[in-house]
Amino acid sequence: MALTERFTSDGGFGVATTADGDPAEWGALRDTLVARRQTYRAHDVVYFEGDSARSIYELSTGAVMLYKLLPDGRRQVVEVLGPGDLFGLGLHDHHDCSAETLVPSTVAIYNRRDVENSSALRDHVTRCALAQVQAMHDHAVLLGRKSAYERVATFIMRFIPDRGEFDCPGPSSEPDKGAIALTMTRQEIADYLGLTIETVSRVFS
Amino acid sequence: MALTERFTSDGGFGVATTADGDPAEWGALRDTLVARRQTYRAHDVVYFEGDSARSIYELSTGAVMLYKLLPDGRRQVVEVLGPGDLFGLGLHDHHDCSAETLVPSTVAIYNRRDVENSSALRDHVTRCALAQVQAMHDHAVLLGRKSAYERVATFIMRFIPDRGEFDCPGPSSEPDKGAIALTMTRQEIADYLGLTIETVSRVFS
DNA sequence: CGATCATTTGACACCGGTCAAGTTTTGTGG
DNA sequence: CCACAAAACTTGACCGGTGTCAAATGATCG
Repeated sequence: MALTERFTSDGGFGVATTADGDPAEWGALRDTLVARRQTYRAHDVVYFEGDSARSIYELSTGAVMLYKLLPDGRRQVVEVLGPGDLFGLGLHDHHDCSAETLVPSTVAIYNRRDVENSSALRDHVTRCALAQVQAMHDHAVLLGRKSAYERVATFIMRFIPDRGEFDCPGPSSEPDKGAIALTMTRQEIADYLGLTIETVSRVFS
Repeated sequence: MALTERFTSDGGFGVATTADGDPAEWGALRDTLVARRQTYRAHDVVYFEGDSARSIYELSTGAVMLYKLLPDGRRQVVEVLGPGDLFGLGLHDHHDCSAETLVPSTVAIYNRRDVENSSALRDHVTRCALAQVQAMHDHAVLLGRKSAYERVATFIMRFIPDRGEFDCPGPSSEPDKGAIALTMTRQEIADYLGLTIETVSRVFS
């Protein structure tokens, strides 16, 4: 298949614009590679940690969280994803964390084998992984060095952007993200911020 | 803090030829793409957060940590890298965190332009980014949900492996990683684990 | 209207941060 | 090799922010 080199056409992954921004040919290309599409209700599990990872997933609409569990039941939400994000990536043959929808969502599913053979898809994986690494860096700062008050403040700024003076880094004016914050339960917020449900509730007051 | 040479230019302009390579030719291919190599002393800064990101770096020998600073001076070490790891990746044109050596290290430096044109290097970037995402997931669990005692225990298990069960029959088979743990200062360990220097010192007792 | 679940609020305890010595190690110059 | 200074580390006392436990209130849906 004659695939256009995406890195040369859009200036490489050093461009200053935001992480997404698929080229025009991406839509048509994607349709030929999608193995299937799936819809989920809110709080449905897409896969569990430890499941064999034969596919990768692209969130079309909705919101998904990735989380890990400790043996005693403690949970840490490690990522909150929005439309366009990929998940189910990884180098191993099993998923390293569980994936669960926050709201009703639609997901496109690719076979890993197809991804490996499509340079366009591989580049998409790379872009998404690099974006996720940087998001995780910020989250590590939040979890390791911020107070409960600061964590909640950061959370609000991240998922309810366009709140006036303070510039909100990242893709702005994305109405979906605001909805995520409202549909995340206190427990999910607490597990994302490394706090307890009671502390989150108190800080909101 | 040690004085450090800052990079002012990235050497030669990118060559457009794209040699497609499988891992077997990686060594030879890499040599043609390395813009230059650099050696650092312990605790030298490779780059600062916010520096323009024209190159990516491959750690050849030694150990490097990536960290972010809050305006008031709080620091969070977000990754600890060993030989073979890439750093300085990212979608933006500036580094999202600072990079500093833990021990004397040697680094291979590539031009971003060259990386974009080499599918072998791009695959390497992808693999490294995916590995880092999974490592960050584990670290998020540590920072968000583990006690001080558990954090230190996890840290020891990670950097001083081969301590089967609880009997410690002498030095392990991998002196490099053990050396990292021993050469990280208490401050660096604390900033990696999201603790204070005093807590780390106490838990070791 | 009642059952179940999510959220809020309160009282209390404790882990880990802060502040402050004191001790050991490292580095440097004579 | 020693002397001294600076940095790193340890240890102690105290306190505050969060977690824990418990109960009340509110929301959702048969």
